[in-house]
Amino acid sequence: MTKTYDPQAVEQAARDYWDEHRSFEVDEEPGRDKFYCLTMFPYPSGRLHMGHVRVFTISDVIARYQRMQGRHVLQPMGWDAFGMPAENAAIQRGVPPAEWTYQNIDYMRGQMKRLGFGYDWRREIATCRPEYYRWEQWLFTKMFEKGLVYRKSAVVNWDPVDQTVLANEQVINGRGWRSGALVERREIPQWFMRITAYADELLEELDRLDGWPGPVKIMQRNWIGRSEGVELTFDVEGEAEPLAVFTTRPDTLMGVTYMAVAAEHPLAARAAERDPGLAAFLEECKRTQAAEASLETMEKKGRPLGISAIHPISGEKVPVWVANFVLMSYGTGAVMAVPGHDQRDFEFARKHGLPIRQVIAPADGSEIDLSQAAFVEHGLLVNSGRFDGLTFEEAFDAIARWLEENGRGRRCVHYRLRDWGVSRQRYWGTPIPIVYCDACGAVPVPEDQLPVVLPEDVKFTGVRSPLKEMPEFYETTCPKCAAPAKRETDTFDTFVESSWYFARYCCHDNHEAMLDSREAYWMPVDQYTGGIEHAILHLLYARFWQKLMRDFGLSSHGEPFTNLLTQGMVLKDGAKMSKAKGNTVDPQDLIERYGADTVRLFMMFTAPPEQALEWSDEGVQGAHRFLKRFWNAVQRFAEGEAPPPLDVNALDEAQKELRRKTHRTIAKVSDDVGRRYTFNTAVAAVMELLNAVQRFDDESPAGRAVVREALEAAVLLLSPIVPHICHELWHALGHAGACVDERWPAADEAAMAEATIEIVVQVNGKLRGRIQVAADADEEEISAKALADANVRRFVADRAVRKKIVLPERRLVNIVV
RNA sequence: GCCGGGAUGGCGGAACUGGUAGACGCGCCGGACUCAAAAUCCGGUUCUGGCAACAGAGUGCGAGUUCGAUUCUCGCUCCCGGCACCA
Repeated sequence: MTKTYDPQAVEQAARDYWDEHRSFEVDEEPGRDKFYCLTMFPYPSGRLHMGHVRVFTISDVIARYQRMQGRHVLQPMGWDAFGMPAENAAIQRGVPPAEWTYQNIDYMRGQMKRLGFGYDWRREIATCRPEYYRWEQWLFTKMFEKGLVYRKSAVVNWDPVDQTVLANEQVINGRGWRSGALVERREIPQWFMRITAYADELLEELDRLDGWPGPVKIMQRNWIGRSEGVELTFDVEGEAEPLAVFTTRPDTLMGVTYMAVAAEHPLAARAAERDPGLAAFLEECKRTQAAEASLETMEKKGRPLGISAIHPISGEKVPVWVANFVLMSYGTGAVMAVPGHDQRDFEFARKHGLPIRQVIAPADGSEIDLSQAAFVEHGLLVNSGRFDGLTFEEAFDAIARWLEENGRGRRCVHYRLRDWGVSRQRYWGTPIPIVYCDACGAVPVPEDQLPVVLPEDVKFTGVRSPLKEMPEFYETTCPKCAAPAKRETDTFDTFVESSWYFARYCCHDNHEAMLDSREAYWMPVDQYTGGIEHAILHLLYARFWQKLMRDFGLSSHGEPFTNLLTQGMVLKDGAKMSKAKGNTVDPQDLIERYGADTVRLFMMFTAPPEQALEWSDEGVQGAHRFLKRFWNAVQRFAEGEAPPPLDVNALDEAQKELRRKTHRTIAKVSDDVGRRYTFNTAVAAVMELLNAVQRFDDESPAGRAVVREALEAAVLLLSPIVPHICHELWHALGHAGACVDERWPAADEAAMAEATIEIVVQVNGKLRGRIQVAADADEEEISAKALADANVRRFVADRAVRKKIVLPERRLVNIVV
């Protein structure tokens, strides 16, 4: 009687073996080809969800495949442990954030172990531990000394009822999610990291990141948004300070018919002092969310300030307006408006009856109609006095030179990228290591007083951070003058922790330094896998911190991730599966019912990794059914007599055919797993091989030897995806060693060769017949045989053959009549 | 609004470099086994017509390039991700 497949027992045994043999614990072995395989670490939200299972499985498959290639593989795991959900749990249920987080970590770690991921658990990191975050506090103080961090005011969402700052996510239709109050934009002082100092390097190095997906690089490039232009000033009547603007289109300067400033611009504030209607408008502008998407999609509104600016070249007076779509945080907070050649300026001008002037004409001499839309392309200058007739480049140069010579402007480069605001007015995060002293100002906490430890035993009395009500935390003395002083009670953006954890895994137990020589061995990460939703922010901040660590002499690497795989979302009912949306499927039920291998196989088989995966409960059973068939096929074979060694020179046609299938499968799966990362087609190929084995009915010694080769290949090829069952089946096939320590099989070219090939014959591009020819047949022979096919003859009939396309390597003939 | 991605049978998907559309799996239909059911095994399954051979149509919509387009170009529609305080 064949042993039935019992996934719980099989998986327990495999796990016990790996634990006992410390199969995934690795130390540095200089000279060995290392492979650092990493997954974006999870937020400990409570339980694993399907998105986690998907990304961890993808990474584990790659790690196990690389191990079978003979590489020294490091795969660590940890916890992005700070964040808002822990505070929400504290507010709702009274459980302290630290306790909630540590409980979640314990539970999720157990789930991960149950799924059989090959992690070196000795290196586990939780970012909420002082021994982790002390080093980012330390680097922040070093950055302070170098002027790479600074404090300035910036806009936040303010809930006037709860008296607290809200995340964009917590603003629903312009109202606070708990209070329901209309949210206001408010400016508060915050700490910034000078990422713009690295803008050019972050941009240029994208070109050398060959292992990154093209779309991610394009998104980062657009996010950084380097643009060359001119910064120039317009004098303003009755104002001492001129109004500065930036433009990438100085060639359109003579077409300026008005100016627009942001609602927060000082010029607007001064004008509002004289104009109560305007003051009310500025108030109205404040009552919107700080998110850029909401600013960009809201109705474009504006009001005249009642003052004029003086055009620097023509001396003409142009009105100054305030407009809700001008961003104070981008550029100078003011723009020159050229409605003839900018679509947004055009629409604003039409709405408010402002003049539209053409100063650019198409280079091909065609007419344009400025009553319908702006003409935004480059062209030749018109109505621009001495600049008439110049091209874009000539005009850019001439006007920039005029402005520079007359002290009215200069050429410069602007970035869309803004410095990184890292202050959060929340409790559950890394304390920002700053002390405020009345005499000395903002003073960084000295190294010997680090870490600034976040108190973990706290009570939430409301939505505000408990730190703000804890004098025992914030009351301190100035590190410089010893006078009474106050600690910063804001914490870091949690993106700070995730910007360097990958380096810390290499040396997590070093309490004397942030990084050490082990970082040099393992970094950079060879394969980084994570959600596409991190394409910009996390991946850009991590690249920035790697460069910081390099410039502070902590690392010799400038880029953290050599190859990047961005896996698609796991969707349910068309929406991203997330705890926030409450549409998660708990993997735990499936693991308990079918085992980890079924869940892993299902995730890998259902969609290629980069595509979104729409969840469906169906199909899991299919994966389980396949594993049962796989198990039974190997067990039944193992019950029979052991075949003799394979003699490849003494096989009949059917045996050769199965061998051909075996080696073609090895070749395909090697390419799918090793190069293409299309695990779904790799699984399909092994399924085909097993279907061929089941159809193969040959109990002769040679037949059984060919079957053994096919089954051994199937076990090895599937072992990265379903490692537990393969661990057991490898033993069943008579091997004493463990499958995890085996090498990846090699395809035998000779076994793949075939004597005849099938060629499809088209007439006028439509398939009309199939012919069998010798593998080495020449074009003439193929062509003659194609024309001889009965159905092909029917379609060619008596019509003249105009062209014959014969492509033996593509196995195709096309006859054009 | 801006940036990036996607759309193929009843469903998930395959077709890698412009060359056989629908591999593999799910579901469904039929059969075997069974007193019966479940499980398992075998066969069929894009649509339309035809007993069949075969023919016609077909990859979100509309054009174009080509002997040949799911694949390339242009113009749309809808969906997904990101937009700097969700992680």
